[in-house]
Amino acid sequence: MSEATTPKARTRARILDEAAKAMREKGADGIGVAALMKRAGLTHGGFYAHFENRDDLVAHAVDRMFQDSDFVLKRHLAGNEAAKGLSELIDYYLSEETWKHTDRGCPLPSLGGEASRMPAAARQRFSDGIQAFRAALAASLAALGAPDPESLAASVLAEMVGAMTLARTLDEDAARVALRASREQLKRRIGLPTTSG
Amino acid sequence: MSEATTPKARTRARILDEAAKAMREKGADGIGVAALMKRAGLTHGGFYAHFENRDDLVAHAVDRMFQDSDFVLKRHLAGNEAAKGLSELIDYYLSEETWKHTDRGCPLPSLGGEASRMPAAARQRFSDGIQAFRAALAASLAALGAPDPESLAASVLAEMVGAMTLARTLDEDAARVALRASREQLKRRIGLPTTSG
DNA sequence: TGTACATCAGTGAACGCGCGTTCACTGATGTAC
DNA sequence: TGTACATCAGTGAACGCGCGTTCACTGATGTAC
Repeated sequence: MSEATTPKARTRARILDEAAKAMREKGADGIGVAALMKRAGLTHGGFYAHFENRDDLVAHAVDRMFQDSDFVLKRHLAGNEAAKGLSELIDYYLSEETWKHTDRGCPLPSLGGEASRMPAAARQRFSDGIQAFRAALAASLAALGAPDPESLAASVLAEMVGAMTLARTLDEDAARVALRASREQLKRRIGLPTTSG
Repeated sequence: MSEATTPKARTRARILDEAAKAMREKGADGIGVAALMKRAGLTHGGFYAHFENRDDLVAHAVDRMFQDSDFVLKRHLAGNEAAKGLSELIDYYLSEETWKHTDRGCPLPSLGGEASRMPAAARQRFSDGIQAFRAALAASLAALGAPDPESLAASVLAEMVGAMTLARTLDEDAARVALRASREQLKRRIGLPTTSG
């Protein structure tokens, strides 16, 4: 929840919160204007006092999702030693908790495949979000002294996103195995201790 | 194109071919019954002579996609020495050619995120497709003498799918960089020679 | 302090549209005799 | 071999429905005097 000043801005933030949750959970087309406004405690006509049209909403909802994601990213990476930060991020991003809560955090596992088909504004925000995520990983990997941190960061990000994407289409047992495999392989190739437990 | 015996089966195969192409390109909801039948050279009413309903079509179209994917997989892995097969598969799966042709081959980069929200039948087929892909990779990795081939296979598959998913939402230059990074990192960690060119 | 008025976030009925699905039909094909 | 008939893949009009969007309106709030 952002601390908005005016009542209108607070309403807009509420709509975006609900849109971000619903779209991560059900896809970008998974919730209509009427249902979204109902969730925010409003009627559908008021929607156009806050957004130009539905595409405009989607673009801003994607922003909202990456803000959530960035918050989590920084919570782990910043203020931690690089090795500890990366290890915690991997454990959290690929946890069973994250597997279950499809409506939270990083939009890439649920919406990454759709992103390339979205209107230009939304797509651009995905592109920016990916590059920022990759850059944050690269900085931590460089601090760790990893060789070729830029390339490694791209590879690590791809595996993180891919692993959660695949895990979410598997049943719970298979997902648990897949997530553990990627957590361990990621730590191993980054040179972090693998607490196999 | 499958070699169907009856004219009806040939028509059905044509509808599935078009559905598989369109859905990989535009998402599972990206083409309607009417537009699909038009692509197949028919009118929409005839659709229900071939499929129970739209969900039934989606499930069978997913099958079709994994058949295409499996064909490519086997083309590279079977009848090749393990190292050569894996190297070729990685180069092909993460090529700029594959990046461009969103309507072909493996459905995971374009539809992986949606899969978990699909009706049970389609979702199950994705789950089976993932496990088969992973098993094929594990067999090759085992033949290569890699330690813990099952876990490594899950990790490699995750990176392959994730890298193409992300690359498809980036612009062409950024995509080229990301794809090359994953091709190199994948070969390096599998222990294949990286022809850096 | 009290009244008159402007502002504008939010309401709810209505719209045009494209969707999945149904169904009476057509007309080519294969079999029966 | 030629005629009568059944089959059934495919046609195209029609349906109910939910979607995004519009718009005349309401009613609470803040300012002017």
